[in-house]
Amino acid sequence: MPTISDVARLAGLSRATVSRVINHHPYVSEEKKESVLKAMRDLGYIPNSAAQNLRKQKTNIIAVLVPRLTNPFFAYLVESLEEKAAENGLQILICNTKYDKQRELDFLRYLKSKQVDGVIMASIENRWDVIEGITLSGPIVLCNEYSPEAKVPSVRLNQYQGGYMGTSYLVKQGYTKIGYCWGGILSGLAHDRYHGYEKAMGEKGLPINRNWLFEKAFCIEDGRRIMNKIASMANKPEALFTGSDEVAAGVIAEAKKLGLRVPEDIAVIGFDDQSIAEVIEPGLTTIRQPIAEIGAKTMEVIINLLTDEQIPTKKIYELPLELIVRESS
Amino acid sequence: MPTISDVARLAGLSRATVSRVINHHPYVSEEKKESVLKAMRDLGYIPNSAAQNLRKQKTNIIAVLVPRLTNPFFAYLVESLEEKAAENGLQILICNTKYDKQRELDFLRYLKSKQVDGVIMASIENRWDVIEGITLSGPIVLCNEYSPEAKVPSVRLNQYQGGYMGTSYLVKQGYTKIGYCWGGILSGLAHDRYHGYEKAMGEKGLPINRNWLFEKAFCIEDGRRIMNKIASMANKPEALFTGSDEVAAGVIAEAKKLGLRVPEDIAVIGFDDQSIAEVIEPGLTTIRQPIAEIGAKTMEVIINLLTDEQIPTKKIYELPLELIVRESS
DNA sequence: CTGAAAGCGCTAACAC
DNA sequence: GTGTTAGCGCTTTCAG
Repeated sequence: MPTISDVARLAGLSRATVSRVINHHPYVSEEKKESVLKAMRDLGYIPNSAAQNLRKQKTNIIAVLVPRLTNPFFAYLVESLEEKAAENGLQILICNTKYDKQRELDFLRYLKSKQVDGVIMASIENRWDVIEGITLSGPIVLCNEYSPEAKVPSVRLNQYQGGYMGTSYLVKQGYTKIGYCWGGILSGLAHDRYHGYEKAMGEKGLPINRNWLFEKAFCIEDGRRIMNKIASMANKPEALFTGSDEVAAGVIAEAKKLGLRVPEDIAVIGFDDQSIAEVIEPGLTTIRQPIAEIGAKTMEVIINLLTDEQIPTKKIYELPLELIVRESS
Repeated sequence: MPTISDVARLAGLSRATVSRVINHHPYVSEEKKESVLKAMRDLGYIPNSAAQNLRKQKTNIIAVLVPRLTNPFFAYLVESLEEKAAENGLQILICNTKYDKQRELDFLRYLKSKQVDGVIMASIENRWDVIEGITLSGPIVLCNEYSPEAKVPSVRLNQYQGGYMGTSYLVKQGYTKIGYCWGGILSGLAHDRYHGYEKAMGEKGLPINRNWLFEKAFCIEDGRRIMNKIASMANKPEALFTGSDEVAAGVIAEAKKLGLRVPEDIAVIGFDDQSIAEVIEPGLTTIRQPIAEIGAKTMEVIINLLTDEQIPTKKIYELPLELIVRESS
């Protein structure tokens, strides 16, 4: 593996000049530039990035923390972040936290060990006070996440609006007995969304039945479980705000298995507008999240932080959600 | 940000000793080890990984090339690779090629620039001769991919068996007019699978109708397109080997929209056994790929290559597929 | 415009 | 057991 010295020797120039060519510096004569380029080509030289990183004290890599890559929402988010990053000469390092506090902390250490220049947290498991110290090592931006105490920028969706919009729609369709599913994590997101649900219910004087609040609702299997629970109830909800297309899909699949009709026996509304939503029968009414937009905005924010080297402050960028009406409610 | 020298100074010892503690070397007295550990804690010291990488000439990072992260197959594959990697103190760097030759080449350069120690290719876009030269910079292992000329290990599924098994099942169910969908890439995978289909058809003397061979079948939308094409044919296939659960889901969704019954009017068999397969109505008969197993095996192979520093040679590890029968055929 | 030289932070011989 | 020293490969002053 050739080094910069090999190139310099072959080109009959100093390492400094070669370095200038590599880094597209001005003030290198066209002629010498050519001979450096030729030497590089002849040797098949590629700069050693560890050496560059060490010297420049930066890596041009941004860590992206996600809870699960197999969740399509995050897969699409990552793709959009990656695209924006590439446009700006940055690379992303995907970190799958698996909803694990310790793993999250381990990944955040990448910032301290200078393995990455910044971190985008699309998932937040630890309390902010334990994360806070790491802020000193580089910019952190929250993406689609929320922590009331966090002192960093956060790009997010208006979950309150989402909860409100979805629930209002169910109310408008004439449903009054409306259940609600959520993940059961301490995230601020879930909170906001729930408040939206509460607001929409309260506005019409509809009661919230504690038995119709289902937690730990993440995946298809959870949806099935919830549907079975509902089927066994004497007093059943007529409609369900599931908070996730996958949960909704599970509810619908299980309802059909039980011989129930959707939306006649149980109306369902999802969240995300994943591809599953339009394939399932009946089509899933859901709330679309503008994934590409949130990714682009997040990357823009962190890049500004990186280039201006300003200290990140709390600042919230909020994007709107959109209701997609299909047949499930 | 404190450096190893700061730690050494605070502990009243040399940098070498601190380094020994960091790297868990033997021959450090318990007492000094303690004081180093204390100094590290007090300073909040974390070793700079660029410096470590440069010095050790390795990064403990493996690049994983996938064509699309939003394809659940690859999302799950990545998770299983990551898990195995973590168990062995390695990290993975996910590289989303988007089926793009140039991007693939760019990522392969990470090996030459020493940004990664090895590469797992779960996607291969370029011809082998253009990739070959990179082999010299570190181990490359193919995962679920295939290139006849490749001179490196490859862990894959028996696609021939998959094509054969799926088609035979359709034949056994009494279908004789069986169509076939594929992605249309030059990959050896697709070839093998097609040969399995051919074999199963040929065995029973069933003809292959060229009009029933559909290419560019990747996603739900493609499935819808194909179903519409079929609907417009005078001589229609009765069953379809789709090569992908997503394509199958699109076919089924569109068939229902057209008022057709599955499997009575058109039987469908998928590939992957993704979660969509059990949620869709009717349940999708499909071929399960042992994703966790293929990931684990691949990681094992590359780790061996990394530790033994042997020159990688062509060697094929083949894992079996499994037929999952549901209602769509 | 170009080169000499210092040093980023760390590890590994080698001495003691 | 521990310290001294010489780089890993690169960029960036500073001179000229």
